[in-house]
Amino acid sequence: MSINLPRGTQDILPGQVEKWQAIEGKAREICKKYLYREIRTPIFEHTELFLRSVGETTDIVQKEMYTFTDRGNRSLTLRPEGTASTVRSYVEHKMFGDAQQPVKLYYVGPMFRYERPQAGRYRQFVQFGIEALGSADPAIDAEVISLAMTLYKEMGLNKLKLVVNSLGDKESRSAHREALVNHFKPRINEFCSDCQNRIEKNPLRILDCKQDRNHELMSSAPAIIDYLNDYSREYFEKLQKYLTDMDVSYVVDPNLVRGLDYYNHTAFEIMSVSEGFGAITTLCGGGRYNGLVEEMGGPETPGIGFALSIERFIAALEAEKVDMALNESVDCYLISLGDAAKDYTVKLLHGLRSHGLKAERDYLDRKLKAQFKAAERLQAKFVAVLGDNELNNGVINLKDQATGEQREVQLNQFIETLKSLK
RNA sequence: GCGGUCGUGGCGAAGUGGUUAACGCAUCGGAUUGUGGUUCCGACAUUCGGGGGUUCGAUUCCCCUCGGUCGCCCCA
Repeated sequence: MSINLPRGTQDILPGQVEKWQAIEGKAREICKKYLYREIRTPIFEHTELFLRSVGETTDIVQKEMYTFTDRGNRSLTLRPEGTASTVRSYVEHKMFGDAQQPVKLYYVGPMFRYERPQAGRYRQFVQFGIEALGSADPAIDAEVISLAMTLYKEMGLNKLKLVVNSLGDKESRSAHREALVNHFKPRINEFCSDCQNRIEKNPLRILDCKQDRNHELMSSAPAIIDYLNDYSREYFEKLQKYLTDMDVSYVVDPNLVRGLDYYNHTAFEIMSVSEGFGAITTLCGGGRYNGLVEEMGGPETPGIGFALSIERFIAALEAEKVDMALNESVDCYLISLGDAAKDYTVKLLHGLRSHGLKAERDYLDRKLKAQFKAAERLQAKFVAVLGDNELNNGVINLKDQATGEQREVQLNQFIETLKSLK
């Protein structure tokens, strides 16, 4: 039995990889404009890093980490997300002391989570993410959100929904949580088993439950907005004003929760509302994580960022049938007849390529007819036929594939002629 | 971790308890000597994910296993 790829992973083959390159290229281009600079961190880290930043009680830590012990008996983990590593690096290299503040970073790379694969979910997936560290101005929250929206829009996506919420600071958050528990706990046995689990882990999620949505306790449940202190409320209002000023449309969803422990204040999610998209519609998730830098041993530093998956990005592009116009056509295909001519195409082909032309020839010793078929398959604009006769006369037959017109060109003028026609 | 569904040549896809496993696409060769995209002819799975069982006999029936896919939890 042959070996196949591990569950939840995928090979990205030619034909598909161009889409990845287009998205990553656009992401880099936009980051350049917004002055975010790339950071590359290791693909694995000490397990402790994720335990402390992501949170011990989260699903990621409890059941999704790829953890292993190395030969030095260290516990290491393939990174399940990018923020922890970025913040670790920020602290380790004392970027809080950099001249340029805030520190604005981006990353692109594979992340790993041990989950059952399904549409839009993989065990190895690629995230593009940004982090802005050192500013607690809601304007930077707005910038981070708008960068993600700009990337999607510039790639051609339109059916998007931006959802924002404020989780408040640590105090408002835990006060709200307590209120939720008090609200639901006495009658939690009337709820589904998932909700009975949620009451302990993340009571906010009960509000999102599909099964219990009509329960009478739902509408009377305490809302986070009523638990925000003045600072948190004003911060959230300012963010909304800035989004409006930038013509970024959004909806406030008081039930929006982020899965990781480190989030506070701004939380947001960008979803695809394209019909026929899979069950998982979240394309991008992000939020503010004031306090995380301190947690990692740095000075008190505010931060905000997002992460988006390239896999889901491509799925959204495909759902909206965005034509990515991947041009693969070839300038010239060299066809040869006879051994001497075939030998000569080695030199000729090299010459074409040295002059910047996209060119190809046959390597399978195929018949004339098959060589023409190959040329067509490659969408060659021109086909040049070189037989031993032409070679002896110092000429070559140049055929325009679109018109079918054919002409004889002096061999020593061939490349120049082709360049002028191209 | 739980559930639905599927697993036949490079791809798509029929099929049946029994001597040669349809068909389409793609590929390769040919239809008078060196010109493609149309047409015609020919070639192309000792084999039906893997293992075990039932049977005179299984690709087709049963069990296990692996994998794809979709959904739940949760998330990007």
